[in-house]
Amino acid sequence: MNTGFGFEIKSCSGRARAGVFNTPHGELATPLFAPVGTQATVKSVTPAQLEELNAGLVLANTYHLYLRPGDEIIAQLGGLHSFMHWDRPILTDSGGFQVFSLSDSRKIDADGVTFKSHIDGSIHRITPEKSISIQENLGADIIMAFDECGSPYDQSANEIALDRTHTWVDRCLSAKTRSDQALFGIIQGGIFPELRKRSAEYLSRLDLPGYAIGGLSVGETKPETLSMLELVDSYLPEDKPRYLMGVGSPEDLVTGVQRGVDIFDCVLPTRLARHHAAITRTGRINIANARYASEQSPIDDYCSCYTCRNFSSAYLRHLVLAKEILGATLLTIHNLNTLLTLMNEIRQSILDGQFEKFAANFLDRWDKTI
RNA sequence: GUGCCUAUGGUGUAGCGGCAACACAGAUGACUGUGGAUCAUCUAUCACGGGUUCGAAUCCCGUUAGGCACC
Repeated sequence: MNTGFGFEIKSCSGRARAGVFNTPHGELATPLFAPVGTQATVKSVTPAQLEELNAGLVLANTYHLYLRPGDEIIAQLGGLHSFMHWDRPILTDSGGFQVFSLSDSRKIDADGVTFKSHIDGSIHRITPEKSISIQENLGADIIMAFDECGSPYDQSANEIALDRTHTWVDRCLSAKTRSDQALFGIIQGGIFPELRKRSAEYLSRLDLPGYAIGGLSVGETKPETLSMLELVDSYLPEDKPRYLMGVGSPEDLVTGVQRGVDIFDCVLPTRLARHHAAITRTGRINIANARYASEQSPIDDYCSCYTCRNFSSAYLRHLVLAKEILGATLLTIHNLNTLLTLMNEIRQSILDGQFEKFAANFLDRWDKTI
């Protein structure tokens, strides 16, 4: 059923892996970072610019696209790849997380979730079957199981959410009809080791083409995040990709890969770009700061991106203060380039057997304030 | 020249005897399965000089600078 989604590990270094994941829209070299394109667009950049950045996988959202313009319209127009003119792989999130984080009111029961649209207040219902139906209309290469993400420190709520998430992944599998889409399950369990273990073991038995780790970086401490990652990775099958959802500062990529993560996505680089912050290899800078008013050098002298090759910090600051949209575009290009090239170097260092050295060197220079 | 009005942060305005408020601008920070959204913190010895009062941005006098009217 999942032929065409093979995962081949080329090289390991400790728990870090460098591999290749096959999809109907091409191979993905892992570990990888996926830019987020919630509404069928990575905000402020064109697909051509994403290709120039060598982005492999792009993430889009079931919740948003179902509400607007509607998954059936996208299906009529030939699916998401054609609609947004992106020929490389796409992953759609299931809508579970967004219902909890964006909708002002929602009611959850064993069967699904009823919620109010954040756009016009209209009432909608998403069940595991509905989520799969929407995601089949959208037509992404990787689709996600409908899950419930609990608050990280609430044990009893996490137990209930976990049972629902497990029942729902079974229902997602039964509802799934397309063989050209890989369904990933999502591990939940907050910061509770026994729940995380139970979730990882339950999903592993389903022999899915990939496994996501959800409910992290949602308020818990960094040490808690890392210890959950270590625990979960020890229960997951080695030969399937692991996807850490919603996580992606440069430091997170390095520490995540160290703990066996193959795929990351995160709004951080694109959101920060719209909020005046540039991500560099050593930390983060706010380009709106007065100190850059007449700074002739680029954001990062050693960066090879289009923005840094051609524009001064002073110009970027001017664009940002004048609220010109080009400012968001240029900062987005820079921030994505920082993460994507970092990931390429991580991968290469794994292939070269130098990853631990690379990671130690990176973390040594990293400014913890990001 | 005479008379009358006005003067409060960078800008525009409130306050009219009792801890100087609001909007925008500015500064600094936050943002991790996306709101180009938003939030937090900071930024004024009330034109100047005197006086009245326990207490003055507020009342009185003078100076300076604008505005209006008349000659």
